[in-house]
Amino acid sequence: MNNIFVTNNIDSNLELPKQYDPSAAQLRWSKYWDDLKLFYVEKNSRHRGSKGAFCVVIPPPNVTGALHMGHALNNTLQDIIVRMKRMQGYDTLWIPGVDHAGIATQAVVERRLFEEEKLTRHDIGREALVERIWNWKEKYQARIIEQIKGIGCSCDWSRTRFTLDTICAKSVRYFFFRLFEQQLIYRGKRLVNWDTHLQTAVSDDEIFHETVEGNFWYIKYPVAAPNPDEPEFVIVATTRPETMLGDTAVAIHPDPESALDKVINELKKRIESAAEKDKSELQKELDDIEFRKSSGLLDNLKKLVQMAKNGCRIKLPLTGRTIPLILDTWAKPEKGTGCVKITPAHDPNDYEVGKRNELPMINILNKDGTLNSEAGIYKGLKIKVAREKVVADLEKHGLLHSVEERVIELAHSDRSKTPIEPFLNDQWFVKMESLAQSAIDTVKNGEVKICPERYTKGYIDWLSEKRDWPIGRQLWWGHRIPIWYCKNATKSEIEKAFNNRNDISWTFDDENKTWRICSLEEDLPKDSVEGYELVQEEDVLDTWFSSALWTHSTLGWPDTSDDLDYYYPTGVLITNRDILTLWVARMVLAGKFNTGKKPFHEVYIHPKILDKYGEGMSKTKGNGVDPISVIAKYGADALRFGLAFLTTENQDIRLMLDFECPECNNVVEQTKKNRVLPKIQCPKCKKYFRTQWAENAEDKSLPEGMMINERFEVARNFCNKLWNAARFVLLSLGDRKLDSVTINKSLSSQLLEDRWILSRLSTVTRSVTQMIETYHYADAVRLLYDFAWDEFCSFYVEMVKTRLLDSGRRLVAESILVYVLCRLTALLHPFVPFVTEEIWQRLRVIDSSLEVSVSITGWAMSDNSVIDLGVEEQFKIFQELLRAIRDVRASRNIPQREEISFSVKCNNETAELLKPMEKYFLSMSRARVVSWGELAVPTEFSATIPLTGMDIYVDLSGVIDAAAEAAKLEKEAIRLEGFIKVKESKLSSDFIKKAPQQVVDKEYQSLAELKEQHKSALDAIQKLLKKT
RNA sequence: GGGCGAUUAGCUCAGUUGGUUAGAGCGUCUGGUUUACACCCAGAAGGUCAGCGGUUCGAGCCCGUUAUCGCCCACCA
Repeated sequence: MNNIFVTNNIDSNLELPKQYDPSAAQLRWSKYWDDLKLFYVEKNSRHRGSKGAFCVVIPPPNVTGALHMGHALNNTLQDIIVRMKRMQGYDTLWIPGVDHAGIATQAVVERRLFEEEKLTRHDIGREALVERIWNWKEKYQARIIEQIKGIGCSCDWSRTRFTLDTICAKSVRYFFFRLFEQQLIYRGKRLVNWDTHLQTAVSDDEIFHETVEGNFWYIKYPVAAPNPDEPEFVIVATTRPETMLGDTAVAIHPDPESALDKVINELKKRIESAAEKDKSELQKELDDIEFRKSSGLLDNLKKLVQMAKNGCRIKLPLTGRTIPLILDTWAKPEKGTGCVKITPAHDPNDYEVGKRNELPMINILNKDGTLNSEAGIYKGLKIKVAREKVVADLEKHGLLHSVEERVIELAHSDRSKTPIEPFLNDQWFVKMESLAQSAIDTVKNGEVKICPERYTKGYIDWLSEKRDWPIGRQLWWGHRIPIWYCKNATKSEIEKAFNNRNDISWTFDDENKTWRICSLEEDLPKDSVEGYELVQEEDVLDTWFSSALWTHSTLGWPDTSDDLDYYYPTGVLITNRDILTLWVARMVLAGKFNTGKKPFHEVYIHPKILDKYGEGMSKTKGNGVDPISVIAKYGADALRFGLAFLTTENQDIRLMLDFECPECNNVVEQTKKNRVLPKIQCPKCKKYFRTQWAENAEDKSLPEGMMINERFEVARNFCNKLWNAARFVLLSLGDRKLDSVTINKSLSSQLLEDRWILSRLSTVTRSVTQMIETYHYADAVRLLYDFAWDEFCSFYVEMVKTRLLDSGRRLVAESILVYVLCRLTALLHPFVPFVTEEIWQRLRVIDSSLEVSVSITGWAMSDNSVIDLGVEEQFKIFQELLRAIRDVRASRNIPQREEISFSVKCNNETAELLKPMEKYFLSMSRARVVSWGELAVPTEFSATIPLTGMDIYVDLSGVIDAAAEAAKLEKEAIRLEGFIKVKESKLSSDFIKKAPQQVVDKEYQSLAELKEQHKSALDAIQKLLKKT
């Protein structure tokens, strides 16, 4: 790249604006990077860097909609690592892409279809719906990529993948096939969470619970043939009375008395150890249960146990069916009536009971949420209607014992927001036993490291449950399950068709009397088995099934290639904590299973972006903020810098974003109400502005209200500061050029400020590198912020100003300025790529040996020989002194223009150190030194500042107010006395015996210094008082 | 019910293996157009580190406990 002549379009005569213009820089340098293909990695390139490979795969955003600030954070953090690694000399590849997000995307498109055309998916059919979703995907993929590019991410765009594209599809089929061959895939009847609105099963992870007002109905089930001394009814309680139509038993505990005793004992134990405030509640619970024991309830249950043993049957109301009374420990005598109705086809726990007791499973629901013929006269009714009717009918027959009002936690589908109905359905599963174990081991043995470490527990706990993975979805948008059914064929006929093929695998399904044929090919011809027709499975695969392969499918697995060899396993996966299990864990097990290798070395879990109310951002809440709107206001660099600034180890990021009225710049607070509106009226100027939700043409024509936030403002100001530091250097140099020889020679300058800034640069470089490598983003940013602003700008630049005016001395100063600015720019580049490139390109005009882009320049490695902690310490004293003098000037209202003079009483050693700094007091605070050292004395009218190891006397002839000075010192003396007291008592305690000698010595020294300062203050007061 | 995290200046947050007088930005106050920057410069004020108890010579940091908030998981006839 070095040898290619590249023009950066920087005209050296161009005027340098006082303010950095982010949008111009973003446009210019995005294009420049793209034109030079700086972030592209040639396919299967044989020319690899000496440092090796570093690859990152993007957590593919869902194509459901546009990205919000959470994605901005995620991508910023990845880009920081990626850019640093690239600069460090690794072959760095960042693979971008998007996820098809099966349920979510289909739901969005279906909803729109209905809203706009009043059509359902069944109206238009599978092919047409899928086509519409593809159109949606194209639109949002483009938008998402545009957003990621806008943030400045350095991805290899030529490798953009989509989880449903042909490359990923091939990986999916191979993964499925391998699992199938190893008999890790099975199909079974299974209770699923049925979304009656979307008519699909959703996983446990895709449901949420919401409290709703409900009822608790007590229903009387008549005993079929009661003996005279036996109860006539069994009473059961339920929140879903309509499910009684599918009941196949009533259960009671086989030994209710001991079960109650056990609960009582446990409760008693808990009361003993419980907190005071919880005790009364627990006691109430205990009383209630003990009452059950003493009341007739227990006796009744005991009778029922006996009846169950005698094979008693119960008449199911409204249907006339009889069902058994069974014994099962699932029934809890401490709860409800102690009897529980069993509906195996519609309740997870009842399902288990049903399996244990070999009960029939009666499904009463259709897929659309209406009742089926099993429900008898209730057939065709919606659940809600059926419930009302069942209750009314029970009441009519006198079988409704009582009704209680009650709030219940009802499961809802995350996607459709409608209630979930547990539903028995055919489903495909992956056996997790061995797969989960491999993923557990990979983390336990340290092969994959999760940072911060505390997330490891959640990962392992989740996998340890080893619950089989339901992988089928009753959807149209997704990878079609590569299974074909063939009924009635004989074994030999199947063998005849496929025996020679290793891309086909099959098993026989006894229950449905059909062959299941799994193929590696995308399509298996219908007539593959002579004389029979093959039918492909309708269902598609869970989205996570394809995203689990993301680290290797993006590199072309199962096809082998140099790229797969070289870039896999990837370096780090940077993601959100909510998908640590759903995605990360499955990537580990799939990676291991498919390639034998872990998918990545490290996982970094970053904080969550919250809004001002502490809530996570989501589309439904409408509190998601488009990063592009922040970029429009502050620039991409400010967005990135601001986000990185807030990325600390264990705190989520709260972003207080408000609107700014485009008409009058008034700040309009963002509230829960207005954040979802397409337009907002400014309360001050009464004019409307649009928000990101503007849809119709009228709203869209309004001016946009920008999102404003203090953190991004700080970040923008920093970028501007950096820009101006560069501007200063560039203006100082004018048309003059510097060559690398001159610059390198200057680095051995012995001037204190030069040694200091170079030493600090090295120290900072070392720390920043280490911080980024361990994902301590905020620490790195803060350090760079302070170094750039306080040390480079406020001190170094200010100090060299006088040298720059001296043509004899300016060359070294300029060289070091340019050098430090280059290195600083490089260090900041991963955080703020655009402004640093803007500066870099202008520096290239001065020093033509610089790389064509800062993004591929060498990472500034810390040179230990330059680090001089002695010099850094010396400089600290200088800074402390300068601050004290400036304080005197400010607090005594001495105008900046007026020169003051001062003396410093200190030991000769300190005086020697400070001597070379004399001129800087003059240039930086218009303060002239009269004398240094042990003999220094205050003038007749002096302010005295006692510091550690030195007293400063600032001559204030003419301005001094002796009484006021004395009062100031009095205050100081009291403050010092306080510290002295504390120290003295500390040094007369066990401290001196038990603390390490080093610490004790330090305390003694500190006490001595304080006493000296105190004495200085008292002396000065004496002198001042004489004058009044 | 189980787990994780938090509580530090008016606000938003840092605070390393326990060790001098707990830091920053914003806001507030004072003073400044000094040959990069008012998106700036110089300075100041402002804190019983949520409460209680413990360990220690010494606690913002370690342990226990209480309170409040957030997140995740599980369960509820």
